[in-house]
Order: sequence, then structure tokens, then C-alpha cells
Amino acid sequence: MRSTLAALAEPTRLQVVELLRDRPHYVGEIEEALRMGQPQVSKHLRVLREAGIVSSTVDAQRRLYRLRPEPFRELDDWLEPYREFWSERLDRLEAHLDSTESDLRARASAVAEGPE
Amino acid sequence: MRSTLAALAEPTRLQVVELLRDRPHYVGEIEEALRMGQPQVSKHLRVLREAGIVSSTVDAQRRLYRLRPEPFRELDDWLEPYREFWSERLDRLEAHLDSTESDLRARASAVAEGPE
DNA sequence: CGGGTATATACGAAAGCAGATATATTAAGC
DNA sequence: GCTTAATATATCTGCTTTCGTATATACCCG
Repeated sequence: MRSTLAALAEPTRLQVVELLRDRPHYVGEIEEALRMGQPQVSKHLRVLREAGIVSSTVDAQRRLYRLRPEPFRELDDWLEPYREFWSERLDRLEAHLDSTESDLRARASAVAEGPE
Repeated sequence: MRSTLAALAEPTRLQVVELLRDRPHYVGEIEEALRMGQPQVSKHLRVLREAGIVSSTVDAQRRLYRLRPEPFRELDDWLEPYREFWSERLDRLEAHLDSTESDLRARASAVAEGPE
């Protein structure tokens, strides 16, 4: 789970994954699509491979990379306990909770007296 | 999306999130539960807050942190296109797929390089 | 106001990670 | 065997992130 998230957290690797979502790709195709150096592509593919997110098959000198479904299923399973949580909360309070810095608002309701 | 994944990729922060899944926690409670220094906890909470994963409310000197549902919904939505993919693949076997695509001549010398 | 508590921020050091260049591996075709 | 093509690995450099320690802020109570 950790390695899955860590692998996907990198923007370039996320792009690779989204490329592979459509169909398997050779390294050279990825290199061209993302316009980046070949060693970098190989390196990112290695991280993805070690995280179990992709697998490769050899075709002569080329390697065809494709997504493996398991990590995505794991992510989906991991999300399960949170699903209940968000569906329950989205009905009420939606607009209220949106600000990241809710401290000011919270102070008012916590102290219940308001002005400073 | 990226910031959500990046925030969750850190093992400590993932633990914090799983703590908060059960119920909101004060900083001190998290500190004690994870047995780590207070400044570190605050710092991780800041990353989570800036990623929109948690929000806090003030209660006297204490701050109560709770999960925000939105990022989890986004993750769930992001997974959507992959769901079809994995359910389609889990029916048949992975080895089966290789023979299906035998026109690639990959099968002859194919060596699956899965995760390690 | 002063002291204690809870949390946040600043800052320096160490570690981890992405990018670039150079080199190694493996297979193909002549 | 030699050359070229496709991909992988090694190494260095710089950047980002994390940990630790010290300090600042905000709040409560007497």
C-alpha cells in the first residue's frame, strides 16, 4: 500500500500509469510520449515494477509494459472504510467544512462567545 | 490528486489518517499514539491540512483534527477508469492474456518480469 | 500580570529522490 | 564476431523532505 502510493505520488509516474491505462506501451513509446530521457523512463518503470504496478514482457530487444490490476484493487479496498465516512458527511456541513483554515470559524463555535 | 497521493505516501501520515478514520483526535493524542515528537506531528498535520485531507477546530489550547471527505472521493473517482480494467482481467488469467496476444511474437521469448 | 499547557513555526543537519550523462547488457542482422 | 538498436544500470549533482532541537504563539487559570 505504501509503495503503491509512493510510486503514484510522483507526477511523471502517474503520467506513465495513465498512458498504460489505454494500452501496453514499449519503453520507447513512453519516452516519446512524455518527451523525457530514456534512462529516466527506465528508472521510473523500475519503481513502478517493484511496486507491482506494472509488469513487462520481452519482445526481442524491446520490453512491453502493462498495468497490473492488483495494486489498484488494493487501493480500492483501502478506500472502503472511508467511503462510508464521506457519504455520511457530504449531506450535512458540506459548505462549512470546505476551508482548510477553519480555525477562525471553529473558535467562534468552540468558545460560543465570539468577539476577541 | 498529486498532493493527496504525496501526502498519503508518507508512512507516518498514512498512520495519522488511519487514526483519524475512527474518530477526530487532538494533536497530543496522535503524538502519544504514534510515539513521536510533537513538532513532527504538527508538521505532518500541516502537510495533511494543506493537501485538504484534514481540517482542525480549536478547543482552548488544543486543536481537534478530523478527516475531510473530498480527497478520498477524488481518489475514488480517479480509480474509476481502472476498475473496469481490473475486473476484466481478474476473470481470465494473466498467462491467458499472453497467448491471446501471440501475434506480438512476445510469447516465444516472453519472460514475465513481475514485482520482486 | 505570571506561570503552565498545547500546538505551531524556524532552522540546521541528514537522508532520500529525481534529473543528467556515461556505461553496461542483451538481442538482431549481416 | 561485429555493429546497431532497445533498454537497463551506475554515478554524480542538486533539490526536496524529514528529523531534532529550540523557540514562538495562543490560551487558560489564579
